Amino acid sequence: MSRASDRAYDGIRGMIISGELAAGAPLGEEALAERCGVSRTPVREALRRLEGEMLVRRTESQRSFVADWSLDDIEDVFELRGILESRAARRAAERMDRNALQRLRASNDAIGRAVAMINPDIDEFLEGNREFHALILERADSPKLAALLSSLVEQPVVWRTAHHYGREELRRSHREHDELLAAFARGDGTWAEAIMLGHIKRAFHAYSDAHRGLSAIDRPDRKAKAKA
Amino acid sequence: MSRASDRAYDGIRGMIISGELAAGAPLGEEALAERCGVSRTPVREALRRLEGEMLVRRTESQRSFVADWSLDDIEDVFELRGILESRAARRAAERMDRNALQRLRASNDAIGRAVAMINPDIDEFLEGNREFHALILERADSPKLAALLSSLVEQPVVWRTAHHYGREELRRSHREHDELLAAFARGDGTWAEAIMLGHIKRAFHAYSDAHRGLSAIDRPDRKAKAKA
DNA sequence: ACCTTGTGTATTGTATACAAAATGTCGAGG
DNA sequence: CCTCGACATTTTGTATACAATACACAAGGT
Repeated sequence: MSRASDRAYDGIRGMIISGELAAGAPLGEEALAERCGVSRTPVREALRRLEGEMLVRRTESQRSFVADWSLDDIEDVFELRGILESRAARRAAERMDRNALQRLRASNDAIGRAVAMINPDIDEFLEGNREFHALILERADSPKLAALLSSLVEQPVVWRTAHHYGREELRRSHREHDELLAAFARGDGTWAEAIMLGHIKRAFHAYSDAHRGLSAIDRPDRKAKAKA
Repeated sequence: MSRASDRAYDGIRGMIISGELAAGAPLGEEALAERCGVSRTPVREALRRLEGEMLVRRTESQRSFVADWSLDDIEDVFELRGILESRAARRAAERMDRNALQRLRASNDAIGRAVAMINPDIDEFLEGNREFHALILERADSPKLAALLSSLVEQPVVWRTAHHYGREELRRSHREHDELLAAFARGDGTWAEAIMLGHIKRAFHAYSDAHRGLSAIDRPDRKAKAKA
């Protein structure tokens, strides 16, 4: 969309993802308009978009609030992402070509560099990760699947998950991408699907462990994990 | 939403589904506003909603058109519906209770009455069908899943599919719902999932057969099928 | 003949004013 | 002290005017 509408969307979205607007906080149109420096009209459009992406919840009386996610909600979304991204990986594997494979490798190499350091560059990891998954989705060549997934990824949850990753987990994610690349190189859709499912599952448990304390059976070894 | 916004939404949606606005037709805001008897503001909101539901496509320069679906697109959507509705059926089976089961039975009984006649009542069938699937989705108790599916069901395609159903196919659909009810009654999620997948697959092939001529291997027996 | 470029027209984007609706407040009655 | 209801305030919904942008078509250059 055009200037003002985008400004409102990016602005509000940023405030939500960064936590500047806490979960459950009321979103008055007038106030947001002022904070974003636009009128209410583009703010209203932005709110509808964000509602579609489930970042904003609306009451039956049409008032908007920052969506608050229970752990069950989050698990639900991760499961759906697992299903849909697995399907994307399978289709991508079946449609892979030399050029796309090369771009995927380049993307994962960038991730590798970001996580190889003593202090991994989380933002660079996130950017590489986003690009890697976007490339897969592009290769999957299913506009409807892409539309569904776009309302699921990039939640604040995803952002925060990575920040709870330790260096070991970041590197594991990088290695799982390598596995995916192997499956893609062989055009093995079933393999790619299986790896992607595990990849998403691991991401959920990393998040889940970091929030409520540990998982059901207690967690296996973990190395150093700084708190911040 | 409120009066005018709903009127615009319902109006435009109806025009698209009924075919009054053909696929690919341009959707000027001014013209739609006049036809719906409201101003451009609620029309714009309706168009954004319909875009989210993939009934309307927007060019990069923000002009709106009635979405035109290739057969590949339609297959894609049916596959996604298969995946997601299967999951809904499994979750619903795992969470079924006496009351919900009873409402599902009542709903399918209504479908049974609609298709038992010599000239089946398609509209009643559609309404019952919609309710049946909605009840399952409600029982699945996954708001995110419901949100995803809401952008997939009720396409013009779905509507037209039923109108291509012959009496035999309508009754088959009714029987498949009965199978689902059996799986629900036993709380057997895997069973319910399998039946639902087949149910959606059959719906796709019914549509597909009716449009391009028949399927790959040629189609098995078909009884009387009136053209209109 | 084709591509560029400029201008007029149609369409969409934004701001603002006003209408409708909801929420909160305060007081009367129980 | 609580409940209910009228009123004041806040918030959202709609219409409209105007600004910005895209499109179509024609004129000119290559």
